[in-house]
Amino acid sequence: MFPKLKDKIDYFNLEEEILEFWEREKIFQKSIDIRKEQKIFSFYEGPPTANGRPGLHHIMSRTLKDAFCRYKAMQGFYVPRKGGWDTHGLPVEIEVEKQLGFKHKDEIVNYGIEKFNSECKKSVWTYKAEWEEMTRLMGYWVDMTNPYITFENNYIESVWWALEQFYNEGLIYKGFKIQPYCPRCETPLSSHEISLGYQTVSENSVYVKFKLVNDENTFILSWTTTPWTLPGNVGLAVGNEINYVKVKSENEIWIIAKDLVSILGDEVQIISELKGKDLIGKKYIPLFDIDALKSDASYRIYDADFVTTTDGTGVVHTAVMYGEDDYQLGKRVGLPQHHTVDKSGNFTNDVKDFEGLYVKDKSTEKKIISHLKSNNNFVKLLQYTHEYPHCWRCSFPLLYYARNSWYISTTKYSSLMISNNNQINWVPKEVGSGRFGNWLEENKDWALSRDRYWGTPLPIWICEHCKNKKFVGSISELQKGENVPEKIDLHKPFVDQITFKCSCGSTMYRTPELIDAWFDSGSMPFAQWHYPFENKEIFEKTFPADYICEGIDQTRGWFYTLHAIGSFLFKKPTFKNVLVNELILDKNGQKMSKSKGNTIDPFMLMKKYGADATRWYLVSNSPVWRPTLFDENGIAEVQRKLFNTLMNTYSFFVLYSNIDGFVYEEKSLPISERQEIDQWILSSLNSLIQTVTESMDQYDITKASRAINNFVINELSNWYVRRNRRRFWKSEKGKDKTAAYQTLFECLLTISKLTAPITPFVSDLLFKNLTSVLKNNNPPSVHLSDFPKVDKNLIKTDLEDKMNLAITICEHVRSMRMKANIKIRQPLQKILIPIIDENQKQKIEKVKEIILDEINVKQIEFISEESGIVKRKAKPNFRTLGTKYGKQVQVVANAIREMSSKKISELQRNSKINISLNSENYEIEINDIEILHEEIKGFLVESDNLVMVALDTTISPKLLQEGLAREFVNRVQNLRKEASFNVTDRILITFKCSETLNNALLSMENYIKSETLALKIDNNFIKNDFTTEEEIDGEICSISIEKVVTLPS
RNA sequence: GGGCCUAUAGCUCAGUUGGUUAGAGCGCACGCCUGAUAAGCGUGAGGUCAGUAGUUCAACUCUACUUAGGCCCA
Repeated sequence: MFPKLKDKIDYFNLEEEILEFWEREKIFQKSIDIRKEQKIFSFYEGPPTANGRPGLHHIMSRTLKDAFCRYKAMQGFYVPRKGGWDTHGLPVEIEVEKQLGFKHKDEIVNYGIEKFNSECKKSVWTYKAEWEEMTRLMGYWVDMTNPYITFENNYIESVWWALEQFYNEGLIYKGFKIQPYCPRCETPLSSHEISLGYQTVSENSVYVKFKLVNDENTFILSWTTTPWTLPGNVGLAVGNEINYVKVKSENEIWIIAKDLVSILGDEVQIISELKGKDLIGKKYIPLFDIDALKSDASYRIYDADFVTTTDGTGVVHTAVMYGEDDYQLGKRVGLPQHHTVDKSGNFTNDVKDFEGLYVKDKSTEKKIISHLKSNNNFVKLLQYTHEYPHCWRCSFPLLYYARNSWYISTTKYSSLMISNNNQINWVPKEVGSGRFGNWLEENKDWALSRDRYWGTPLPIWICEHCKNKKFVGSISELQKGENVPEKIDLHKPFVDQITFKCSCGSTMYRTPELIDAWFDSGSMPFAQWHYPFENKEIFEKTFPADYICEGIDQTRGWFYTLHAIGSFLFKKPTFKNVLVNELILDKNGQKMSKSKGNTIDPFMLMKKYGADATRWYLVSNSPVWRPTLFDENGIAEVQRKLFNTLMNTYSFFVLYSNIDGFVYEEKSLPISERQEIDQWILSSLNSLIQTVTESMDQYDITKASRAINNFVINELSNWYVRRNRRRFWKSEKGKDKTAAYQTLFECLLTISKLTAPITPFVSDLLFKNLTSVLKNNNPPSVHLSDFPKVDKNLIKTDLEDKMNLAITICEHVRSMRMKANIKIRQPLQKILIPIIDENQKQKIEKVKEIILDEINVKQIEFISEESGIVKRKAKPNFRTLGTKYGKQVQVVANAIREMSSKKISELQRNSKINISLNSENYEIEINDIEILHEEIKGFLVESDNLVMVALDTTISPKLLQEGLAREFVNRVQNLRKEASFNVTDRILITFKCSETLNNALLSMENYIKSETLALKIDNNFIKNDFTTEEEIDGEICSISIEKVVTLPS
């Protein structure tokens, strides 16, 4: 017996049971072990940080990771899946600082770095339990028992090894560069970190006027969006060839770019024009009196090619230490390089009256403006909205700030990265060529160092005396130092206690910086195996990855660091296929964020609908590389339509196979010996296998899932099962019934396997239930079975054509019944179909029974052109005519449209015909036209490109009686259902009604009896518990039924 | 300012190498079917396929530009 399903399935509980089964039977482990000897499919897990809560977008990328790993495993690959945790970096430190109530970095030092770092180490696991719970509930198979952890010594040692390779090639250098810098975290940010934190902000921009020294009462106008850089101003830049004007404003003369004069309003009056080069070298009076910035070069006008007239005034204010362009200009002309802002973002004591003020404070800004006003340097304020980089964790606005930093010179090998990138299969491909490709084209050196505490230390020791450097690339090398503690921990402050003797006799100390945590995660291909210190063979076997998958935000994060590190160390792409998934937006297309309060709790979804429905929805709703507009109703719909339909199809199968004792113990019947409709559904099933396999191979899971959805709902349930119900419950046991059972069983079992990668729970339930009665050795779980392979011999397009024709004909008839207001229960005598050719007739003959039964009509009458009641028409086939006749196509097409019925027949007979038009001769072949029927005289018709159907709507007294009988049967069946009788129970029927109906029912007695499993029907109505009063054809009819208790024979 | 993506029914999405009636689901109205179905089917309302120009015998489809939105970067 096949297990029955509950009437109402609680998917969350069901999934819980399956999870317990998987865990008890170690199915995940087995799914890997049984394929251990097979070819490897290498997958890299991008490590999440467990000090943030998992969200819906994690379900998305993890579903995709899981689905393709399961798919490849079922195809026979060995797919190990090692989990990992990203544990270093600022987010962790910030979280701990918050807990400890720290506002400033100094407090960490006072607290003690050792204590602080041990807090960090704990904090890393804050949401570990939630992550593990989510991973488990959603059915993501990844090995969490033995994950790689980026803070472990082994991991760090591998990272050091990697850094040493860069160092030995001379690719690590210390530079002085303008960097986006977070004054709160007191650290520069790498370019991929900046890309995580752009925000649109509206700020005050300031128009400032600088008084020229040698020109009477003349000012030059400049503009800045960062008023805090004004005290640091040491120069102005103009474009040599840009046109400027002098304008009169009250008593003063102002200089501004000609194109931008409109910002001053209509009041101003242009006095004269000049070129930028006329201004070069002029001196102006400083805005602030700052001794350290004074020099011969300071406070002059220079030319620069970065000056534009798109906004501002065409005059760029230059503060050497706070902008890339500024710095380059300053270096070129020898402006003083001196900070007016300290590392915490406060003004230094160089700026009198401003010392210690945080530069981005509104009050500081006000003070700057009032300083400008009182010195007559102020012109006006303008609200300016732009994208400005913010610290991706603490949200502080970044400052562009000149700093010392360690770099990796990635630009030295960017062409290698570009050529490696061309070997990667990006899905979708435009991310690889566009977003990622451009990034590589414009590659900048990687700012590697961080001035923080919790992270991988940069293992460079520098001599305090001769500045000689020593790179430590391993623990064993480290142990050669002095003050080496017994138990080594490769973190601050322990590594900082270790020193080395320099050849000059002095002591070498470690440079204090840490490295970017992105370097950690980008090192996972080898560091997860402690390569090259251990596991050489495992690493080599798993590198490069066949498949990785993350959100698009990782393009310049993990995707880049994997690629940059892998390309350099191993000269190969780090991954072969990468599936990029887009954001999940809310219903209204808004980004989900905590501040907007429109985030969705993934646990809530899984509890409400189950993980399977959520997974299916996410992958099928829209292509995963396009932003998904998330709508919870969509998940409910998946459950209601796809899952319920599939489960009901299974329940239907079980209901009857258990009655008949079908357990698939007999031999599988040859497909060719089964009914046409069985062959059709198996053909369709194999087409489905092909589509799913091809789509999955292209990482197009959306296409795959939609194809399955269509098959299950439309083809399997709505057509195959609906059309074949009678074969299951009406017919005697025998070959045909067995064919029906086998066919449906095969479909269901295949579906369980096709859906296994996407919906691992429901598919396993289906698989286990279906295989539970089989005698042969089936694996205990669908995930240990093999993915279906297409049998192309079973795909028969002519069969699919035939079925389409049948479906189309039925649609036409239903439509006509609707128009004529005749219910389907009312049998009708015939439909008429004018045939185009013998082939079409043959096709319809094959599916005739299906059609007649579906639309409740007794016969099909084929009519030929000779009958004289059909009018035919030819329709041009542009696909063939267009290529043949080009420009003449319209002329020929018109001629075809005007062809007479006789001409069409001639063409059919000879398969070609000549038409002459405008003294040109055209040959028309049979393929150049489609034959359509225009009307059938005296009948209601429906038609389309495939076929035309006419319906005979005459209802004879006999047909009417049959119709009434069917109505009656319907009422009895409803009553049976209400009474909860078993489908096999025999019954007795009594009724009372008008004479016409009475006569009809008695004349149809045998039919009614066989349809309702009644042993007896009579009109001596007896009221009982199962009585109903029904209206049939406008008359009242009382019906009672009664179960016949089977006596032991 | 640059790069990439998107624009098809009220909503969410399909639409093959260009081919002459642009589809589905949801929602709405009416009807039907049901001996598996909390489902399904039919009919109806709802489309200048964002706009303009071009290539072509033929453009939702190809090209260019424009507009709007999204993401990323300056």
